[in-house]
Amino acid sequence: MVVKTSKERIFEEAANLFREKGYQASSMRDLSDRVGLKPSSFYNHIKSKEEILQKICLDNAMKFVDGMKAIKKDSTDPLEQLQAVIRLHIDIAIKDRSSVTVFNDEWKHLSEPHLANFLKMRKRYEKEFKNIIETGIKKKVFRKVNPAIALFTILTSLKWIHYWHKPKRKISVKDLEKDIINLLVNGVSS
Amino acid sequence: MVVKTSKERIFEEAANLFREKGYQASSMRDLSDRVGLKPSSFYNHIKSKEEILQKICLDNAMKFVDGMKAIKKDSTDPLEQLQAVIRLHIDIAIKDRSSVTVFNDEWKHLSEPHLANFLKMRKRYEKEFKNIIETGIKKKVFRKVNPAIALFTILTSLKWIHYWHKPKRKISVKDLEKDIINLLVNGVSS
DNA sequence: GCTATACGAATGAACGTTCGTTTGTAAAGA
DNA sequence: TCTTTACAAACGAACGTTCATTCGTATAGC
Repeated sequence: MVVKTSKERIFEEAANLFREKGYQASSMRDLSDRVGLKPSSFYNHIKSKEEILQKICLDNAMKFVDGMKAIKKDSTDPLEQLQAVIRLHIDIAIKDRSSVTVFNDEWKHLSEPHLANFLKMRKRYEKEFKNIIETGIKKKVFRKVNPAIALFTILTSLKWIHYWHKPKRKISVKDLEKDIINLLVNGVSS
Repeated sequence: MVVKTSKERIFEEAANLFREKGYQASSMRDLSDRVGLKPSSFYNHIKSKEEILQKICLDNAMKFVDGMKAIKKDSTDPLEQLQAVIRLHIDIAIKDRSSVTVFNDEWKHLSEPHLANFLKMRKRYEKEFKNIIETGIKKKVFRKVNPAIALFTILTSLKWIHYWHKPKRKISVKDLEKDIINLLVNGVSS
């Protein structure tokens, strides 16, 4: 697929635009300038502005859900699973930084029932993540930490990568993953 | 000051509204419903909608800058300083969750020159934070981690508290701080 | 004690602008 | 020929803000 369709370019440029200005502050006329189509032409390809947001949010939710499913299938060791989840977040953030930003920050502008669906998926994902931590504690692979606190601290700690990472940075993705895993698993203390 | 002035109520309700819906999606008419004033009446007390955002962002930036200054004055031990910074973030997040959310998420809607000022303050704060980590590594209090990665991981990991913490939660602020510090300093691994 | 003056606070109406979207039409592609 | 795509024009709705005016109250002059 060397040539992108208009529809593909609408979604791609919308993700970039939403990341830079936020969903509400991005107008269809702004988007028009980037795609090279007049605003009225969008509606030959999409149903509404919010459809763009819905697709971006749902696509990314699926990436995380599918990733989690694969991780639970690949391994039963909590430490391995935790490391794999951290890698999952970093990989997604680097592969498509615009989409993941929109997914992180703009989901609140979804209307019902899409908002409720999104939150349900997120809650389910968090529960599976927490389960990894709880199992690790039970198996004494992890220390006795509060699972909810560990869940949110780790989950949230991975939200800066899309904003920080640029191809020109010297560090490779593999090294970045290694450093962050090391930090979250072992802490900063020597 | 048992009775709040109209101006105080505007800023307070605006912070709540901006937190729930975001700055751009919050209209002066929305705010009007909460404050109990007609939109036109606002302009006897404030200059513009953005002035509200500016004050919230600047006030919170000051809280962090002042907090950091006090920490560097109180102690020279990197571990103590790191712990104090983590407590600072948690305390601010719990004391005024609406303002800190707006500070975290809505600063991008500031216009120039306020945006540039805000980013300059944030960068300076990050530099002072990073300095704590670097000093800790030099003094062998911390392991040899990448300072930039540690900075952003720790800084970002503290951004979920305002959203999660509610007074009805069983856990006290002191215990919450202890748990998070323990997690970030020592990691999850046993 | 009464009136006149001043002024902050609140308001309804309206402003110009921007928003997402629809419509009608014409060209291009199958 | 029939469908897809692009566009200019226009739509009603919502936006932040302004304006002239009114209201309520506190002070000053007599």
